[in-house]
Amino acid sequence: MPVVVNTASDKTRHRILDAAEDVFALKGYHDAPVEEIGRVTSLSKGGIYFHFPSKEDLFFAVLDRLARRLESRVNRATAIAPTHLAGAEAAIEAVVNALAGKRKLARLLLLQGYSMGNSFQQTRARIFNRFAGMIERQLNLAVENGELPPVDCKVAARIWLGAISEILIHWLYSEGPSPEDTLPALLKMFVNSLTPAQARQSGDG
Amino acid sequence: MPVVVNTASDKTRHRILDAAEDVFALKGYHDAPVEEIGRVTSLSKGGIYFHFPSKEDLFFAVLDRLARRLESRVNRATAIAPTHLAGAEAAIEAVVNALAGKRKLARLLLLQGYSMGNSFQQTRARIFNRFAGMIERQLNLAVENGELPPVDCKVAARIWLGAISEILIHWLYSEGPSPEDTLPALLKMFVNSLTPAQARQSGDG
DNA sequence: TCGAACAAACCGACCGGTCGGTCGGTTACT
DNA sequence: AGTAACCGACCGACCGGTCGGTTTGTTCGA
Repeated sequence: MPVVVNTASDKTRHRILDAAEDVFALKGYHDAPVEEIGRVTSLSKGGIYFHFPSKEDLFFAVLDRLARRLESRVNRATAIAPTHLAGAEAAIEAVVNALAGKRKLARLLLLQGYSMGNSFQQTRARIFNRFAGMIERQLNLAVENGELPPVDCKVAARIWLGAISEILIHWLYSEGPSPEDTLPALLKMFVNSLTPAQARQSGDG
Repeated sequence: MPVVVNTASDKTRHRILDAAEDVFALKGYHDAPVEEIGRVTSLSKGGIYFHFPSKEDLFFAVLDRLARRLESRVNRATAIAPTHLAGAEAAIEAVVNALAGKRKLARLLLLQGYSMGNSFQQTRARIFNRFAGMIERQLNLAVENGELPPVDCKVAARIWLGAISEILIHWLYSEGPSPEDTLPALLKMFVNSLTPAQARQSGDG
């Protein structure tokens, strides 16, 4: 008794999600008519609306699927890391690597939702909070484990999530080198930012 | 012979820019009808279009004005900094302080443009590049001056711009404390990220 | 001082096009 | 025969931009 309820319908659902991913990534939410997703799936607008109650729902479904995939990829990466600090690094690396090769997905996740207007922003917040939480958790464990001095893990996680995001967005605009190339420098700064500088002593009072 | 060409018309232009700033910040580009800007200015749609050729042009004019103001504020902050590294810190601090008290402007600069669609993205890139360049310049000077070891200033600037941006965006969503409160932690990590960690020796080969 | 003449500023009804969503009807499967 | 899946013409609302016309301000000659 698998979770799958209806094979035929589910298959179409996935076809729609795949097509919507492409179209939304290319055009953005607002500039992507539902009919175009229909064209790609060889389905009519009515056919799409048979499977999804609204365009917004469809978009959120696409985003959720993408975020879930990314999340499990990050979880796999952190799980095999030797230390918690390495886990945090692995989390960052996993996100960058997952999106570095795929402009389409990066555009979708980082940019194209905004055109939906203000109603998108809680979804954006939810997704980003989840990823920030994943980094934060690793950092907290690292601190507890004595791998790191006490640091504000919440702020640190947010900062480095922002760093990743901006590196990726900048890469999307400029036709520069892959963000994977900047990964070493990024990770070095990441670790440095969490450990006291050479010139300062270790007291933090 | 001042630069001002026409006092009456210029005054209206500024009134429109002010109103557009409010409306765009609140609703986002796409969800802000030109008529509403007219309502705020007590002008008709035609009146708006007498001063600006298109909605897009109006929006860009608003953004440019805001970015220019912010930029000069950053320049003033860096100019009085005792060292170049302090200048970089001052630049970051200036951006955060300028936007921390003004949700409206932060929303406008960091979020509401995206709803315009893909044509916004070069403008976003231009503005962000300018700010990244300002940080990068300070860092380069600091390195040349021996205040910092050799670091990839381009990447560092981009990272910390992203960090600021994400901190601000997160604050916009969550009703949390002012980003000015996280500024000390942020700046500490900023400086640390640029200086070698305690445990590592200074060789970078 | 007046008012004719001209232009700048402004008005708002209207056009044209888009697009999300609906629904009565049709097809395919069981 | 019945139902799930699908079709596509159509509706209604929205909105950027236009344009003929009106108001307001300025200039200048009588």
